[in-house]
Amino acid sequence: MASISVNDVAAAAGVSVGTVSNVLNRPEKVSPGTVARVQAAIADLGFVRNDAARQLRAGRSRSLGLIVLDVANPFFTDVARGAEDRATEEGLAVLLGNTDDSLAREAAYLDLFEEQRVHGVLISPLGDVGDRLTRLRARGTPTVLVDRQTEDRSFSSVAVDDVAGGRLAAHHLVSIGKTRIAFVGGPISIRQVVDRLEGAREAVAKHPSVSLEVIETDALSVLAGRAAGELVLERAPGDRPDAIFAANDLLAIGVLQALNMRGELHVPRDIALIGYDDIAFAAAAVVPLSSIRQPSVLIGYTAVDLLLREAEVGDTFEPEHIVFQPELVVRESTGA
Amino acid sequence: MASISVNDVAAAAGVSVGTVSNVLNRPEKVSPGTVARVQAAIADLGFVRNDAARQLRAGRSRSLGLIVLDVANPFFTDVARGAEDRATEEGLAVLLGNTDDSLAREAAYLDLFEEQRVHGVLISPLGDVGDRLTRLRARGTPTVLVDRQTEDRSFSSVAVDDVAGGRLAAHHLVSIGKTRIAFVGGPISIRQVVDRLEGAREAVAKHPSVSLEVIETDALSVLAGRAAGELVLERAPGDRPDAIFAANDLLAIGVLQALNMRGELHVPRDIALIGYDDIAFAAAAVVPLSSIRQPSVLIGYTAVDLLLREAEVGDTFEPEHIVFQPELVVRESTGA
DNA sequence: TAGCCGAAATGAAACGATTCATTCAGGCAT
DNA sequence: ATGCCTGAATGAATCGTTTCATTTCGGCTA
Repeated sequence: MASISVNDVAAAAGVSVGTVSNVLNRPEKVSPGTVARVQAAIADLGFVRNDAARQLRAGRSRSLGLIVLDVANPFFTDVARGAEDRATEEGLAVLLGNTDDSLAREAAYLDLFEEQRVHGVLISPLGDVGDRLTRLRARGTPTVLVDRQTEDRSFSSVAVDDVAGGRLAAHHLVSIGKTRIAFVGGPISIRQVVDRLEGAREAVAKHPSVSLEVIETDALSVLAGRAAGELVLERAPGDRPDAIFAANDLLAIGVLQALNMRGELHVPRDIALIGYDDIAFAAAAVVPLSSIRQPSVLIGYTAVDLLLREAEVGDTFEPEHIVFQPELVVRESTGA
Repeated sequence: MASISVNDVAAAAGVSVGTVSNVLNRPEKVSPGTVARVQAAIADLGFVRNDAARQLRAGRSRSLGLIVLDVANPFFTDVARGAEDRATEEGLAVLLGNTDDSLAREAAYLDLFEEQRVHGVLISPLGDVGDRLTRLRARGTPTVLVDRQTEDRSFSSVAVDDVAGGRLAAHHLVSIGKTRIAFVGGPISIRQVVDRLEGAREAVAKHPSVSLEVIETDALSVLAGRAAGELVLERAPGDRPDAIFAANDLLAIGVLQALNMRGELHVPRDIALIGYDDIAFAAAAVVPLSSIRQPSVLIGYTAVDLLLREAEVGDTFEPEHIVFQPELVVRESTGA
């Protein structure tokens, strides 16, 4: 029960606590014989470093926080994996926080991470977190925005050009002859949604004969997509769109499930469908899903990389903004 | 830069550090006026508790570790979500560790969690972790096995009866008239895989005319499934199985992708296919996937619940073993 | 007015690892 | 034999919070 401390190890090995610490952290500074003796004592007593004490002294922890909008979205688990890969290389652990579109949870996680004095924070922000992030930075905790840029550009970011992605998607739908496009996505408070819509608008604007309507959803989930799909189904056939651009693949899969439910509609003939993110399951959907691919793992990896660089240079850092380009992936749902 | 401590707050509010701590933790013990003064100082200085110091004093941290086999598997993100839900109710955070079928990573995460003095550990074990878990328990850190029971039953666990699930799946395939069943899964060092196969064997044993072969994979991923599917495709038509039971849905989706690639095979007519886990994407697959459903979110929730109970009673605890029953979900891939 | 009580506030000790200025011992040159 | 140098080891101070035995003080009773 009573925890074994460096003191116990020192006593057992017949050395001072300072030496034990040196064996732990700078073994080359200690004579080989002593190292062996101390290590034997450590193994003997089953000593395990208390990270809290170490952190207290060091002033910061050895983990970094990642706050995402939705862990159930494979896009974010891919980002998380990339982040974990880079973090592990540096001996850091990743704390994963899930906001689930809740401002309260986002704030709670940021507070938690601040109390933990994490090494850095990666966040795909939902609300306005400028104040909290500024405070974190003042404390010396670097922050990188994931999948989004802030307006003031004072924080580093790794993002994908969502406007370009929206443009790609809508342009593709137009190019296969669709004229009544519906954009399914929401809530519109989420930046990614707004940008993708904006891109679609730009692409459609070039073609006067093509219309674009917006069907807003309250989340970016399969369930919300199904609800949107049902809404479309309820309409008179002539009133339905002939193409749907969903703000992400989860929504698209939901829409697809709803459209297929009655069996009277054919995708892509009656309604073409394109999603966003190109998650692994998109290719395996009922009707393999066209999508806009983002380099998700790379995004996570790069974000941590930026974070580490920022932590290294300290005060003198210049925010960096890395923007990846999205890519169109055509499959059956738009008639590949 | 210099971090604000309780000392600074105390000085600013004209009280002692003890009082500041009381305001933070037991405001009812402090007179209203003082509480207000201290809180004003806290807000003023932007003081944020240092969790490391708090933990050091408390002896344990306020987070708990969850080690899963694969975060990219929606089954585990569901478990994680359930765990997070219960943990949040208790003001605890969840540290998510991903082993990715690597023994080294599993060990590394356990070490990390031990150094962090986490409140408890949930683990879906890969290798033999008995020693490490025993040590953790000796230190007073409760452990709950997720989705698996140990042989010695000395650790609490929350699991689903995988043998029953395997039986369900195989029995279903037999009942729709299939006679040459292939089990796709691996590595066979993973308990869940072994159990599901065992269940299938039991079900098949009752029908002398039905054969069961095993196609071992090196992972439980979409990619591994695709490889297995290609293996089947390469065979002469008469030599192929007429039904495939995949050890999880990711594998099943991979198999499905491979089988559909050439377009010469029809699922379920030529080959029926059933997966395991019933992840959200199973219903949306090219051919909607039959599967064995597990109460994933509930598993995570219950596991944390068990953990908390164990932490409360301390030394006198009795390991509990909760076993949920799986459920057959029939869809088109087995001819619904 | 002395004595007592309880609520409120105090502040030193403790948690455990790390750091760094200091001490120690042995070897080498003078 | 003396002084100097270097590599090795020491141990007190430190990080920031919490705890708890002790002190303070205003009010109340006898």
